[in-house]
Amino acid sequence: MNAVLATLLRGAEQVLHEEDLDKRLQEGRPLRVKAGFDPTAPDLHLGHTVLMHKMRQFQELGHQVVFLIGDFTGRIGDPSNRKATRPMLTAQELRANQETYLEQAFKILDRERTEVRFNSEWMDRMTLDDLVRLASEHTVARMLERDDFAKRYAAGRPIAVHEFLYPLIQGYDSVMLEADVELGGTDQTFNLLVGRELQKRRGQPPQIVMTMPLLEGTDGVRKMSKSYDNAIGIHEAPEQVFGKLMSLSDPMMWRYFDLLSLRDEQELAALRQRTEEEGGNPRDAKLELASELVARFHGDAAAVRAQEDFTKRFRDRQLPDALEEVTVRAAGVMPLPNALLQARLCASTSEARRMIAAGAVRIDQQKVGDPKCELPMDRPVVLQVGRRRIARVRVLPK
RNA sequence: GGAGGGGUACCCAAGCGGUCAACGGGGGCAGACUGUAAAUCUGCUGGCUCAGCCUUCGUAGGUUCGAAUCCUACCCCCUCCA
Repeated sequence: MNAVLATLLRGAEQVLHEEDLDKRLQEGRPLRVKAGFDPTAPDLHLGHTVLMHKMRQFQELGHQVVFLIGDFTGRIGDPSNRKATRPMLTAQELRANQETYLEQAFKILDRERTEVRFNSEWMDRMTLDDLVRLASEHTVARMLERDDFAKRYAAGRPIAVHEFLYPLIQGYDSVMLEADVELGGTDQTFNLLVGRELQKRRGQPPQIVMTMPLLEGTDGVRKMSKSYDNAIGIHEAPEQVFGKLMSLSDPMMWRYFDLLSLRDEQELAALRQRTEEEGGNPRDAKLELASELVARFHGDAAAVRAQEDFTKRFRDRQLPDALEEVTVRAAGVMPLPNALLQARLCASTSEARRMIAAGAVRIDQQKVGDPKCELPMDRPVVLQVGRRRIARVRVLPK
């Protein structure tokens, strides 16, 4: 297999059909690579970016990416993987989401080589006649083959008729965009295949379907999701993102490399070999992963700073350069638990006391074991709770 | 409409008059070990002016020296039958 194809296939769950992709790559023209996004989740995390990273790889290789905003389909709501009918979003909600969505997407995608389209462009002009014709091109039985529909139907749960339209419209988008390739999550397989059907019917070469897996979160088990509290948000502070990536387990690190790194296949294979077969420290590979991603979301300078901060703080166990400075107020004396609460290093004085008892609290790097300890009033001190929570605290009279 | 089961801390789940701020597990936090790894081990996991006090077991009342536990009413969820 050639190196270009290997890089493009990396991490993909399924490609229909690989030979076809190879053949089209040989044609030497820029392929039109489509991926649709329903602007329903404006706060993106790394899991959402898996598709975008794959798109970026196509761009790096000179292909044309079509970023389709499903402003029309978003109003319907994708029934994929749903146990029940989704609520429809309002046009205003969708528009607001679009803005933030694109802004975040362009941290990964090359703006110059991205064609942003909206499916309302053609869907809003569609007549009922067109729609009926489109609907006639697919059968109910085929629709019901789909796993989530089948389950809902068998369980006697409602499937609204408009939900059948969703795959058809998504497929129609591919026709309108003359897509060579469509990317989607594994749950999109059915919808992507409908695109192939419709293209064939209208005399276009059917698109290559490439599905990408769901990225596991920082716990390494469940899919990344805000509600599982295992997500790495692309808006999070550079040090946060860096730290979370460093705490991934070694096997997960490779998974992240596969799905999120823009390095080509050879480079990645070499890195892996250095680490796994030539005694390299996995930590160093992980540092590269963290740097690459932080640089992507926050710029090179931030990545360098985050790495320095990390190394200093956790490898060398030193205080970071930039400490958040907090002022607390006290009448008379300042008991340590209250200071920790006011500085927001602990959620309550009770928690603070527990932390002190557990030996997690330090004043100016000196461990403190007495909950009755008081803070000096005459000078700022550095308070730490565990390794992560640090602040420089100044006490002022009330 | 009929019959039954249930609502307990972040989640699951025990408890069914005092020894209950509430067993156990998960998750989380901290300590040890480290590469902030992961895994493992240990501790903690309502609040406060902390050897004491205050608030919490669906909601509101009641019985009792004492209630998550008993009684009454109400709200909500689930299962079966029609």
